Amino acid sequence: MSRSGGSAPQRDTPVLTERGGVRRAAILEAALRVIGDKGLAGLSMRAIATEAGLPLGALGYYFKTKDDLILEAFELHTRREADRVLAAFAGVGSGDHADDVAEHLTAFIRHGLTEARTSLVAEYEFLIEATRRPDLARVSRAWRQALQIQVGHVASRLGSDDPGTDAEILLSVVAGLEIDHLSTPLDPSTTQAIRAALRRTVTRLGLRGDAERL
Amino acid sequence: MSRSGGSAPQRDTPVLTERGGVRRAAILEAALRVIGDKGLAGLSMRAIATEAGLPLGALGYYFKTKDDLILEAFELHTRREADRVLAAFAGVGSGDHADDVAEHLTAFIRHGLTEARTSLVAEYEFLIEATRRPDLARVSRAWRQALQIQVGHVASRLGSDDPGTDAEILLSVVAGLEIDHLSTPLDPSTTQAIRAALRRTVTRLGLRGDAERL
DNA sequence: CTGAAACTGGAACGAACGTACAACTCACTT
DNA sequence: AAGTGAGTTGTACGTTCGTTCCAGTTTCAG
Repeated sequence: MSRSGGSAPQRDTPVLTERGGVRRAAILEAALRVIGDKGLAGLSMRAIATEAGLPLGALGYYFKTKDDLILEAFELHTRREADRVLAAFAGVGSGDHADDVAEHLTAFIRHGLTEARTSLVAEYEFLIEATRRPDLARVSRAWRQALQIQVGHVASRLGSDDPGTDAEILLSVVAGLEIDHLSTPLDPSTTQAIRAALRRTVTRLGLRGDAERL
Repeated sequence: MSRSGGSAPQRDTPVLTERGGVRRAAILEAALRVIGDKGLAGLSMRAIATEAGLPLGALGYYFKTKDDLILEAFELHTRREADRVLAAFAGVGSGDHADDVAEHLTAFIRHGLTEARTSLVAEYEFLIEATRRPDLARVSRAWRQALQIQVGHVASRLGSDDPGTDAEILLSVVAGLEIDHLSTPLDPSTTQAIRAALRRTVTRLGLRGDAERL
């Protein structure tokens, strides 16, 4: 009734065509890349547009505000990352020894600190920003809760007598190792230190698939 | 020879009077506060000036650029925090049980998530930014190394047979717990979960002062 | 074919940004 | 009394920012 020209599809059903959906997705991907290597402080609508190879005006069409865009980018990231974590732990079988479990975790962190570094940096950018933005905090909480449940199941499968606490410990150790080694180039000795910490943690927690069940 | 007016004391000895030093320090404190509750993305010279109750021009006098100011603020923070960590662990005696050690760590995290929340958020802002800025990365690395050495000494005092690895684990767990609970208000059940994770970690690592020495 | 709706993209807006600057005050030496 | 230089501050510069706008094109159901 009111809107005349080609305004943005703000509320209700956006009704995107296929081409529209592709562009929208490209914008979110570009945003994640920019956040990963320039940070949220360096994130501008123009930088996103350039990264995506789109005119500035396109961003206003698909996203009402920059904050909306950031929220959706975070949601996209958590969806993707949840799948990745699930896949990583799917490889942890009940026949594994503690060292095998530690090796899986080491590989996971190694990947995050090298090939997926941009994505990992973006993740922590989001987590910090969630401190100030309730909408991001909701996403962050939901994600963290889902992670803990999943890891809890794995811990249980590995014979933990307190899966919830073990999940909390494992997630914290992994997050801490990531953070602490983000500003350092990942040399072999660092990888060894990470491996040692994970081995010791997993071993001392008694997480191995061949443990007798209760 | 060249400078005429009251330009900034950029290179060589700045020659600050007492009043000048006070103002400089006030600016750094204000910057830390702003970073803590608006983030580096929300940090502007004007915001710092307002927070410090000073005119905008004062900032240009004491700091050549915004990046210089950020670097100095980070250095100030690490100096302060190193002292705080040292003080926290000074309370861990060799007669303590594992639960006492865990309680010290719980109190440390609790303080960071409540009273010192602003400072903690600022800390992680710096750590993420250090990913992109070599000067911040140097400070971050030096700080992290000093922490690990200190915590290693404590672990050794508590009977660890691998103090380096135990220090890495402890620092990571603490960092991870902080990060994971930053976007959540700290309710009693959360505190309990943190305590449980720390108890289990410390106990399983066998960190207690009454252990026999080698 | 025709109209409506999705989509495009360049231009332009006011606001906020980092930084530079110059005139000023004040404490202190000579 | 004159001078020197640290300290002070309001102002203004050029740039970049998020957002809006609108004339235009494409797509597709009726």
